[in-house]
Amino acid sequence: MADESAETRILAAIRNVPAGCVASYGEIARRAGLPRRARLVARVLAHNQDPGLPWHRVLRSDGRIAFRPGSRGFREQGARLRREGVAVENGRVRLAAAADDLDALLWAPPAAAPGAKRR
DNA sequence: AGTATGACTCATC
DNA sequence: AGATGAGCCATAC
Repeated sequence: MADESAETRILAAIRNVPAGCVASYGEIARRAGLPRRARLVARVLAHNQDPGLPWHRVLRSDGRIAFRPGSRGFREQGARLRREGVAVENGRVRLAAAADDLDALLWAPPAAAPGAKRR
């Protein structure tokens, strides 16, 4: 089972995201050592059912929720994020607010943190 | 084996 | 900020 490690690494990367922080699918994939596997991350999340997995901290690269607006997962994720102190507005996550609250953010947009820009 | 689909990303308009 | 098109990876049919 060689591909088990891939899924395991992805899950580990997701669990590695601190509460109140967010990360994009691509970032998770990259962190898991699987560049360009953002879609794989999405598929893993969709397929995996772990109550302890902070799947709600995974967003699109735009900082927006990946689910279709109005869908169950959409509302669920928004509610969970808000519960962790992340500012969510109309399916959009304000990473600037999160960064302001938790100076040690895992990922932030260039507009909010020009110095933290990478890639 | 080729096509369609998806919790994606990027460049461009 | 929002919409479009193209690229990319894995799965399902």
